[in-house]
Amino acid sequence: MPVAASGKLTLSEEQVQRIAKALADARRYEILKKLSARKAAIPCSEMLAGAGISPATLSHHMRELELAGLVLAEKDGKFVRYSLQQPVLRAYLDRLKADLA
Amino acid sequence: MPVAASGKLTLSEEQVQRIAKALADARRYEILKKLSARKAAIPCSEMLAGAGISPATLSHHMRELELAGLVLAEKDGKFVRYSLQQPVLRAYLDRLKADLA
DNA sequence: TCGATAATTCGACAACCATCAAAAAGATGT
DNA sequence: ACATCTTTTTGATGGTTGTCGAATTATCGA
Repeated sequence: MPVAASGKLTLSEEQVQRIAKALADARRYEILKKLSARKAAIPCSEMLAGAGISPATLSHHMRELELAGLVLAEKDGKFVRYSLQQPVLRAYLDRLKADLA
Repeated sequence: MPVAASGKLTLSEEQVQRIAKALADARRYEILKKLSARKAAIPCSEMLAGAGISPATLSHHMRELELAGLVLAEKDGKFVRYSLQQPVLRAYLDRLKADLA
């Protein structure tokens, strides 16, 4: 239940942990960087190219990122396009700052 | 090679990953929150009280946090007191923001 | 020096996780 | 219907890691 456009969204304790774990893997971090660097949503097939991992592994990582709420999956015909959920990321940064800084 | 008092410190890729992993464990996150909430350095013995883990496990976690650079260990007689390294944490937050936001 | 307290190290174990190949599922075009 | 392309699922495997008990090191007070 994210609030409309105004308020920050609040992350559950569980989601904070999911996000932290999602960020703790180098491959997922690279995936997120790629998604962040580009405005448009990227299909799996493109992220697979040059990533050096199997489709199965990529699918696994995308699932983790989606469970963490960090990416949004949109089906488009054959493809599944992923986009970064910046509000969730920002909420996580705010949470870290509030809890630890 | 952290810069003196002015500039932000730059984290190596390896340290970023260490920090992310350190934050990805619920117990370590709680430890950091406790250290953040208090100004003074806290000895292991105090963190052990009510934490529900063995001394060995706590020692392991503190080692991980220290390797990540998130805490500083100071020996004081019998005790080892830990304090949060806020600059490192801030550098991590800045890094996340720069890479992903 | 002895006993008690604080913390680390060691060895072992269970749970978790990243990874892949192979098979399956879903979608498109012919 | 068929062949092709994209993604997911399944099953298995090797590596990592959180956890503890027991032993060890270090420090203090009596």
